[in-house]
Amino acid sequence: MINYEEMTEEEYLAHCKTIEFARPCVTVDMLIFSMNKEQQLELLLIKRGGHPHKGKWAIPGGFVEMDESLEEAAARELKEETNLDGIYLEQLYTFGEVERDKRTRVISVAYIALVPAGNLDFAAGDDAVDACNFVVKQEHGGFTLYSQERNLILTQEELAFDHKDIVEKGLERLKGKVVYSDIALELLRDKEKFTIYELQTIHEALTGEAFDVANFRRSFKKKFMDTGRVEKLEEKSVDFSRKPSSYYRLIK
Amino acid sequence: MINYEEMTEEEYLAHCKTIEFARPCVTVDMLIFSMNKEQQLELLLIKRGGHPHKGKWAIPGGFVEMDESLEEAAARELKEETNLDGIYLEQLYTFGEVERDKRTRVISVAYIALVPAGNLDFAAGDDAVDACNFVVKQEHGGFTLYSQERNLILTQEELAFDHKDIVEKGLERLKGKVVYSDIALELLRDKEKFTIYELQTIHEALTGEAFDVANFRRSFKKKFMDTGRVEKLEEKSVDFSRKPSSYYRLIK
DNA sequence: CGAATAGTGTCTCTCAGACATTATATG
DNA sequence: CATATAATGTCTGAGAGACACTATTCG
Repeated sequence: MINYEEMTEEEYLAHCKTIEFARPCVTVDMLIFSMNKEQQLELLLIKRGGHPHKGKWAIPGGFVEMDESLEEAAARELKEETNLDGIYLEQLYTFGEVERDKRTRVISVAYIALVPAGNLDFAAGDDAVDACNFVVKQEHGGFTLYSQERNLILTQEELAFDHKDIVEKGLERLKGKVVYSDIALELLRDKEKFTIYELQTIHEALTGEAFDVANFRRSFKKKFMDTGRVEKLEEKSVDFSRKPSSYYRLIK
Repeated sequence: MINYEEMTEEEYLAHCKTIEFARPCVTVDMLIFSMNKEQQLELLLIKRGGHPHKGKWAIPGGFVEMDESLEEAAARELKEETNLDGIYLEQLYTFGEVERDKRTRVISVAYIALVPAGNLDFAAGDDAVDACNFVVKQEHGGFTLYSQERNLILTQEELAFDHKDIVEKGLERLKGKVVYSDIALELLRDKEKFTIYELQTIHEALTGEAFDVANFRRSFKKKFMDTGRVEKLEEKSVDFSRKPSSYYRLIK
């Protein structure tokens, strides 16, 4: 019998390497959100080319390599899928039901990525059979996804694996966090030059509710202007046939 | 070359079983919180009997088995450690830095358990070399742990592995969630018979701040009485030399 | 000027914080 | 009665929601 108590640390570490346990797979699954030109929230889905759930739409993801952290794996997957770096990433939740993947035991760490509007070019991704941004429509206790260009409507039940649960949890997180954090800023086209109304539309897209313009501006000024975190620019928008709006810039 | 595209699902699943990938270990680590008799927040730690970090204090945890979900693994670990069932459990965060465990790649899903006051008897646990409840003292951007009975003070840096980060994240979660959720109720000795002030002390222990009694009672009544979720009992406390306090009962 | 969007003023109601006060038990 | 804790009352200021109003551009 092996006596662990009397081993030195070196002996113990060497011993560990000789033992093999049954281990689950660990993956990262990515909720890649962005705003489209109509100021709607969109989610990137890929169409599965292989089994299981072949032909179904799913959120992109992949295995965590042995030499990368979870955060690094998420960043790598995002890069592979969208060719983007330096994007806001946030760990969401870890999904580990035994039967969530029929092939083998797969534990998936879900991440949220918030891509600034206009930066998403997922055609750059290499391994996706087919990929498409879907507009997220939030409704009473659920959501629907649809793509205008493909004339496609997906109910939440049609997603592969337990991805319905992941999307649901992600939307819940965004909804809750938008009020007390700065995540809405991450979805702006340009943090150095945006209008208050642009930010408002992001808040509205995330919460699924409409806000009063006056009240939104008031809270914006209290939160960002009074604290010196945002400054007003000289430049104004050059829209035709209406009053131009002021641009603001996030400092730091 | 194998053509995944033309396989049936059955063929593919069979094929999968023949492949072996390098896989990380997955564990659950448990933050087991409770309130002591002095109405202080406590955290259960075990003293490591084996390498690595032999002799250091750590939060309890263990491997996720192939046939149990993460939630089930957390419940099992809690049971092994404290012999308790039916305790409030909440997934906290997943820690996956490459070098967090020197032995091999270990990805740890951290859970929070909130044990009702007076129920904790960790001597019942079997696999712990040594276990002890430590009072959690929260301070400006950190915490300290101490055990009166053992005359032991632990700084956050003295914990094994990255458990300092886990505890930190757990305290943050409790602090944030206590204001808008009902988690404080989980730490009550008895949800069917408690005083408002007992609940207040839990809020104070979790946030590390003192509250005005009048204001706390007001918000308690608004949150629980006005909504019919808590009712006042006839029975009153039997303290001597002072006005007895009313008991309340959580409904459902 | 009208049309369209940007942006402000103001009223009300709710609620949190601070703190003074009353209530009810024991000895 | 004094003492100790339970429980309530009240004043204030900050802030959210509703909504009416003004400002600035183009044609």
